[in-house]
Amino acid sequence: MSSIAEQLPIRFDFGAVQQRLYQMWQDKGLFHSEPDAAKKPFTIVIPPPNVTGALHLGHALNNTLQDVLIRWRRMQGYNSMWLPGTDHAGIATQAVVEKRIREEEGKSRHELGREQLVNRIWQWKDQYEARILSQLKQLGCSCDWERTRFTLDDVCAKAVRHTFFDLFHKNLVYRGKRLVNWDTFLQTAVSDDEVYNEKVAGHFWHLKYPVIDPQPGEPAFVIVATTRPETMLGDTAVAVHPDPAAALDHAESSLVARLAKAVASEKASLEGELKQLNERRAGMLPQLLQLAQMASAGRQIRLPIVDRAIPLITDEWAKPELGSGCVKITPAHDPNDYDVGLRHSLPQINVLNPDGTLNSVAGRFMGLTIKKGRQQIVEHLEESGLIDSVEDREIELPVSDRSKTPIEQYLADPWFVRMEALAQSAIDAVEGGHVQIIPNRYAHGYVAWLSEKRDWPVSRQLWWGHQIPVWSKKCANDVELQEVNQHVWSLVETDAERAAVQIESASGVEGTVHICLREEGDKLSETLEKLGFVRDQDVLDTWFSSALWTHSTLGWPEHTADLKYYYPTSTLVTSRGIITLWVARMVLMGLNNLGHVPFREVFVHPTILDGFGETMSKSKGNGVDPLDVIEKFGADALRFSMVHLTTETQDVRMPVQFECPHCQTSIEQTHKNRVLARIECPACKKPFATQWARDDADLHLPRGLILSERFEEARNFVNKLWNASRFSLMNLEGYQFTPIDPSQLCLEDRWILSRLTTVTQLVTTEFEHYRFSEVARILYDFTWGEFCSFYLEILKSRMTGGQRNLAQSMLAFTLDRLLRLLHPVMPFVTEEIWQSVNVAAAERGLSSSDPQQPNLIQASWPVPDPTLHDPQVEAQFETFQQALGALRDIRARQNIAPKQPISFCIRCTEEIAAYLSPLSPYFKKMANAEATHIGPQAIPPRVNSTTTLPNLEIIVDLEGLLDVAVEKARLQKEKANIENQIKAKQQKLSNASFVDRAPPDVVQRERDAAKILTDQLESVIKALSGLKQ
RNA sequence: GGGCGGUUAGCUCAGUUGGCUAGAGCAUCUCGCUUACACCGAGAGGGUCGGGGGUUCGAGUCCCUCACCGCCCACCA
Repeated sequence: MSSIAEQLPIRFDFGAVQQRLYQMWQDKGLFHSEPDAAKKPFTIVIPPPNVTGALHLGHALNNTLQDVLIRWRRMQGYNSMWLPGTDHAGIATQAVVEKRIREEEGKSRHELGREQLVNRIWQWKDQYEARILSQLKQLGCSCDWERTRFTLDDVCAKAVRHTFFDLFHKNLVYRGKRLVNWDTFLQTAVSDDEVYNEKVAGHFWHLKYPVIDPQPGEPAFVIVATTRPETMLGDTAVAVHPDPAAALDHAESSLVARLAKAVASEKASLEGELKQLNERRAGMLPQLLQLAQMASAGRQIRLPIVDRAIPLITDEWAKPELGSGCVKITPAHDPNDYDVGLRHSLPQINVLNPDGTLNSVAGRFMGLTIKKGRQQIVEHLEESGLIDSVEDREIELPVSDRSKTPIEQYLADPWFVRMEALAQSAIDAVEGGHVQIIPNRYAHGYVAWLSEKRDWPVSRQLWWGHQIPVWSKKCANDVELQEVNQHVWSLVETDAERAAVQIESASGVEGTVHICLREEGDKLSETLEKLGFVRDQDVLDTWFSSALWTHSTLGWPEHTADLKYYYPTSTLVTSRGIITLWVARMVLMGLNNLGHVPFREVFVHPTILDGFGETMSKSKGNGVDPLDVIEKFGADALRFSMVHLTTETQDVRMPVQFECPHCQTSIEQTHKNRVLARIECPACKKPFATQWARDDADLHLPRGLILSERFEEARNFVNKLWNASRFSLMNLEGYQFTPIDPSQLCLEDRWILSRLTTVTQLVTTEFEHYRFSEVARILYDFTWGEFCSFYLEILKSRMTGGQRNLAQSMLAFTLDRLLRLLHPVMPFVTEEIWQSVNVAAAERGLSSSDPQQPNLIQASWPVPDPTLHDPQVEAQFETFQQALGALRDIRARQNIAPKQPISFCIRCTEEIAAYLSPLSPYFKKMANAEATHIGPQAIPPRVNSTTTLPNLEIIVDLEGLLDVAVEKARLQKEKANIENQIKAKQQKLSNASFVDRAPPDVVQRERDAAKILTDQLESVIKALSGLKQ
């Protein structure tokens, strides 16, 4: 036994190995890349994780795939460069830190001040960035750490400034009005996807607005319905449909259409709706027609409380089938009303302060919270007799995901990026094939989203982020505007690259001058501030800096050597959730800034769902911490699982269990327990902590790890490889490299070489097409099912005597190639084994010795050698496998103890016998069965069991061993099976149209199969009758 | 409401362009501590491929339709 092998533990000790090898790779600088004209680059930029917290299983998947590609291409000889980094994640990060400061110190961000808060967030960032990067390292990611970037660092900041300046200069960025989702608690706008709806019990108030000077016959009041009565303070019109009769007809016909194809369960409610609609038409239509007429006549309404005259207008937004048929228009607090307001040039009256209290518009209600204000306004209206009716109603309340407080619609004037041309360029890039999205179906969503070409609001009312580099000054009149404009031009004229000017003028008389400065720290800002210019307080949307990630990280706008060499990057690996938000914007920004797409291929991987089919998320608490998995199963196992589950589907389920750290009981996850910080084990009744443990009491409990069949399967595979290698090393004692003489090779050698060639070819192709699960499957099956189960088993018999040297050479060579193929997926275990193989068999190869390579990470990716591919050999070996299977089957069925030797003969052609005979020792070794004769003249022993394979009969001597009943049952089952198949075949072949129309080779195949089956049946029948004697 | 994906063994998933008896892992059952591995080895049982219709000599695979699950987008005074 070799001394190396003796030292190896029986189970792969991943904990120790991972750290040591990662350090070794890093110390030797093997992850680092420099531009090298002699090599082709292969570049990936990481989708930068948010610095809000820790990585979850989705990140583990995303980053595993990237590392697999990076390592594979590195081995292929590419200059692989994986650029790591993190994202400042504007609102998410600021919200987390603000919340902590509030909880721990009771201070709001306003008490702390902008500078202080930003400092505190930087501290947080440093801590979490370190944690995230460490997680990536534990996963084995071979990132070029020297190039680590952060979306808010100086390099990225410069790119952001230059890009914004450029867009500003080209008039692709402008300031506009827009309703934003306003979080009154955090006092910031939040994006749509940070808002969720909650169903709450509310009311639907029908308010009476008096008509000013009603004509005879006209109603004294117009009734409007609302769930938000306090917003009436900001009403600037009441709308009615211009043609209510037609609108009602239309509503009816669409209801009728739905009813026609409705299933029974829906019918009743649709019929109810239809009935209601018709009642409404009868009751309200005359009134609505009248109101529409009054609106055209320019009739006005007196808005109660604020006592303001507002117009009655016609607009199709007012649906006669809803509410009272009339709708109050509040442009400053409702997106639809905002659009109506634009169509009718209505004023926009904001009624709220940023903290959500009513502002001065509310008069005596000023300063009240929305809730209180609503209450008092309703009371007041009631007293004035202006409430027609109140209904109870379930309403959808928008809630901020960050603060869990209700969202208000709030009028702001953010900066927008004009998307028309930029979006088109990104559409063209994908439609023209310059960027390929894989799987291709995701290209549809990408194009559809961009096709809307909606301008991109980029202002965020936050402190954490890239502050917008625009200084503005309001000018009260034309003269001042001209003056300021002249002055600024005189300052800027000398250098148009330094500053750009936009004039925003609504009336042509008054307006605002905006100046954008390109460079951070430009002294011009001081001059401007002295002139009364004020810098915009907002920061840019996080996606603005993320959109530049592929080139800002490489040093753009400087013309760096990195940029020239690595841009465009090769592949982007991402999840489908951010194809529009991120991928699309990277494409258009790359095109805008560099005139070239940022990457050639985008691989979109599946989303990992929990055992209930729900997406994993922090708020649900169903996420899995990859470090738990690494601790329990090892990084290689986690990686293999991730690769194995990456199919082309869009989701994949990962049911997990907790493992009790006290008694190792596996505890199913439920909706309830998965969010708990501590769980009591149902078996041993002792408590343990989960990843959600936060307070000290919980954190001091032992941690319950995460279990999953998928991880166990992968860990077992890693261990299988480990032990196969241990076995190999044990048998490499005294190994001396000698070139392998092909004429000396046995069938099994040529078989494994052929299989190895096939597998190398397949794996390479599957990698090229991002079919990760196929890669995992092929490697798993080959390693376990062929290399271990057959080749190693056979070699056991060849390790003594004259064959030892050849067997060792073959073993060293095969293992070498296998390790290379597995390395991208399982880097630690393969590198660890490689290092040992280098000691035991430094020189190895086939006809000549391979170049020696101390580290597997640097070794070359195998290239399939077509001369080793031999389908005939593969078929011959398969015959051996089938024969062996038949022997084992009989042993198992007849319940013959493994130690009990049996003997058998095979009846077959001379040709088959010629290649099967040399394999006799392996029947002995692998089935404890002695072949007494192989060939046409085999004579069945008196008591036997026969198995008929397509081209041979295995006849086992069962003298004194045969259980007749069992054997009879087996044969009868076999007979029935074959008869069924024959029946199916005959049916097919007697079908004239099959014989006529199916391709001749298919027909011939059926005929051949039928012939073989008939022979088999005959043989089974013979065996059965023999049994009866 | 629009778009996309899924529904195959008890569970989690494969199944390339339609063509031998639909596969794997786990779980279950039987046997085995055979000197690489019990995180192992040998074997077995288990599926009318979500329902219905169609195209075809032939459908898990293509088309239509329905149902359920999930995701994205839009909208709901």
